[in-house]
Amino acid sequence: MQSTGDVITAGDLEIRPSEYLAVAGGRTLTLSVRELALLAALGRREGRIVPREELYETVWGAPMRAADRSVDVYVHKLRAKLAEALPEWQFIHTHFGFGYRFSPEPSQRLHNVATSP
Amino acid sequence: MQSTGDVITAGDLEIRPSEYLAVAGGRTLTLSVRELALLAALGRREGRIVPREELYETVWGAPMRAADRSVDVYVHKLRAKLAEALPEWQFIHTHFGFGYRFSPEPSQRLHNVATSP
DNA sequence: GCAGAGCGTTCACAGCCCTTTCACGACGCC
DNA sequence: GGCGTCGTGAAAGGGCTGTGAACGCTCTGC
Repeated sequence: MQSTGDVITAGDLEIRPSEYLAVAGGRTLTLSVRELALLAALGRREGRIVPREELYETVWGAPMRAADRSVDVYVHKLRAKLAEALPEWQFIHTHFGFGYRFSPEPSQRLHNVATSP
Repeated sequence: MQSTGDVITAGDLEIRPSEYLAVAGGRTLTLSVRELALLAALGRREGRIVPREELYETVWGAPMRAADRSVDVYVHKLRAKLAEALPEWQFIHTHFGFGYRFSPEPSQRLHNVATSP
């Protein structure tokens, strides 16, 4: 039996927390515990702007200490893995001073240039 | 007639538990009882991340004791034999902290330039 | 009965991954 | 321009996994 308790779908991305995996464009993503939990927490709040504190408490299960950058670091890791699997899409958006918002949107492909000095 | 109760196929690999053998790229693999049972257990769950506990209970028929490394050891043996028969493919993937996932994927060592930082 | 081979299990050590933290630069808003 | 916020790479520490080898057991052939 494959009781897919809950499946979060967003564009070509499919998150299955109960099976410890996420699939992007047919490929299984290799995510760690924290990465998957954070992705699921964001996915369940699609379209909403979520404060860091809320994300931290959901994923880490404890109140966030001031100046803790863990959420930022893991958002960065998720963005890297998602971009590698689905370069045409952008899933996690920053809202300055508030938090992050999960929502699949086409990438703004202005240049195909790797602007890495 | 096909007395092959069930045959599990994955890429160039064919597992026939009812005949106690597996064929990879036309060559018959020499597997022991445990190795074949574990390979079949993984093959039947292709694409899923399977916890060690589930694999152990399926193959050994008893609950896994803490710190038991048997599954890891047999995964290692299977990987060695599969790699010898089909070096271009990777079948068993590790998911850190969770377990293993069976899925035929090409050994990644091709172009795909990941330009150095 | 005895020796040898194969198999399953356990152990120890090496190596890798994940998590956390820090530092510095880039960016946004006033 | 100035300040606070965010992006990003690196490094340290701990935990998990990879791997080779040793030990017992069973089976087989002599």
